[in-house]
Amino acid sequence: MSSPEHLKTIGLKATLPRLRILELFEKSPVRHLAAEDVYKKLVEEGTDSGLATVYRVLTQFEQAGLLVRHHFESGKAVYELNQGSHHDHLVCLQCGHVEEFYDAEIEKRQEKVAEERGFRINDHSLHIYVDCTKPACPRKGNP
Amino acid sequence: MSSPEHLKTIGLKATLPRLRILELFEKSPVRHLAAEDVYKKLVEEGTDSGLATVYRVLTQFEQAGLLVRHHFESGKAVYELNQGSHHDHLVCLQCGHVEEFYDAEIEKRQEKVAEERGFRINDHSLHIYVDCTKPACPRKGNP
DNA sequence: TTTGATGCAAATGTTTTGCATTGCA
DNA sequence: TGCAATGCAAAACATTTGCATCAAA
Repeated sequence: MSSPEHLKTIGLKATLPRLRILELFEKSPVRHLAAEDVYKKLVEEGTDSGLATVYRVLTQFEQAGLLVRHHFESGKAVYELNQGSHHDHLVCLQCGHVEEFYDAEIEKRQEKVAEERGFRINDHSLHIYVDCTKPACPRKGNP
Repeated sequence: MSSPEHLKTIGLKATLPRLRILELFEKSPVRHLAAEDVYKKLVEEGTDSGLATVYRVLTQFEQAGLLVRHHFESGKAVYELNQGSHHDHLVCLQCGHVEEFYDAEIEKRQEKVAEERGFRINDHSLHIYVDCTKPACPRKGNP
């Protein structure tokens, strides 16, 4: 929920930009949004926020664990709502469509690789980049 | 080999900056270098090249398949010599040290994940981020 | 009221590009 | 010589920061 209380529990004032941004992630059919995307949507809906605020809020939300940040090949950071369950990403190189997946075996093997080398995993990112120039692409023709 | 012939076979003139950059990757004990790193090394060794040229050459080498580009969490792109064998990366969040690994099972499962969803893999990146605040870190105390 | 949050503009860091000059082939 | 490659400076992006103003508590 994007209630003011929720923000307060993580030590942040329930300001308009913060509420709107959280709401936006909760309602958007596209789970993965870049700062620019968020900014544009705020402008569209008339919430007059600055891009700097969007960046600051996204960073705070990530630190608070509300959002998760990813870096795909595009170069820009994208955020998605943190819904607890870890997953990796499959990204369309043509249209940017993102699908999530989880494979227990892959997770297990990563643990093993790190352990064998004497490291403890802090985090990981696995991105499978695919082509969507085929009928099955879920967002064919959509830039 | 970093011979002029090698460059010509990929359709590039054997210019000084190109030869030096290729040589640099072949001789460097640190396999993963960012554009800035390459530029600094060139300046150090007296080869007076511009940063723009370094970026152009790195891009060309990547397109020619001589180098492979990666984006770790640092935000900047790093390149490494393409020695044919695919591998993934384990990156120290503290010191930036990079280790390479290959796990056939992980590769296999990725294929499976993509196939199940009707995609053909174009590429993938798997980065395991670890902490090196422990005696076993191979580059402990090295920023 | 008081402190934290915002908006704007300027700064930063990385990468790209325009254009005149240089240098392989 | 001729066209590709270079160097420099400026532009283009994504992101961060300084600071005066504003608003939630």
